[in-house]
Amino acid sequence: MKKISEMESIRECSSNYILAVNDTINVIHGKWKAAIISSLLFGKKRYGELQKEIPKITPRMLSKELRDLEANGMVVRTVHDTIPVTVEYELTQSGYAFQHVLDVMLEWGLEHRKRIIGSTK
Amino acid sequence: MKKISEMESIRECSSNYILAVNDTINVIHGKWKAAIISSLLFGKKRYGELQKEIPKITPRMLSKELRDLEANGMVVRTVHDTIPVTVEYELTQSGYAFQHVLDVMLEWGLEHRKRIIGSTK
DNA sequence: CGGCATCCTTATAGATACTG
DNA sequence: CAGTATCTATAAGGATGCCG
Repeated sequence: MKKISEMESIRECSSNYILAVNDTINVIHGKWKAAIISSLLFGKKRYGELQKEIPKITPRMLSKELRDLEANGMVVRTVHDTIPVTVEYELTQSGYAFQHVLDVMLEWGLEHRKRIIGSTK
Repeated sequence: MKKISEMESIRECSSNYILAVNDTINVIHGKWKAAIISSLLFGKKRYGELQKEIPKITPRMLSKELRDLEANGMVVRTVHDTIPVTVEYELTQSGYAFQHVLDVMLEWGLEHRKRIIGSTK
């Protein structure tokens, strides 16, 4: 388990720890990116499919967020020159690996909610 | 392992999955919260200590973020009526449990950075 | 010591209409 | 189909000064 010792040594220098964690946070900052990534975890999708599957997202936000995710190496965009053109978005290896982060977030969120509810009743 | 099946059943209804993940994201949104939580993982701290340990945070942002974290059940604020007053901030159980989330974020961030560097050289 | 009040700038996001 | 363009509203964040 090399990763653990690597993490520990980084935590000793806590400013680097924060920088690395913020890298991850910045990749999914904003209101829509987690939803986009989650949708793409089920497989590659076209722009219009994403728009249908993500309630209330505007085309402006969808294309902006997709550009961000592409720039950060989370998704790849493929244009097929059919008529009319079709565009497919697919997660990169990092994008698929991000599922583990989302799962841990989900698990913590559920536990947290249980504790909050338990403490207020 | 009850948690896994619980997670799977939630992922089947993907909008709930997103809502729960966004709960977690909202708890640490912004520029400073991860740094504050990380600092408090080493033990309870006073306001002034946090300000010293978190480079460049202004008092306005520190107190705002601490209030947010307190409202979200992440930290508890304790006022000791010494003269002058001293105030201590400590993580709740959820706050300490959040270390696991941060560690997974760190691990993913390091792997992602390796892949990005590897793909550009 | 541990903040708050005020003012200001920038970032983020929504609505709507339009296009190659 | 897969987006842009434009405009507007709100939120986030910084600078500075003051207070119990």
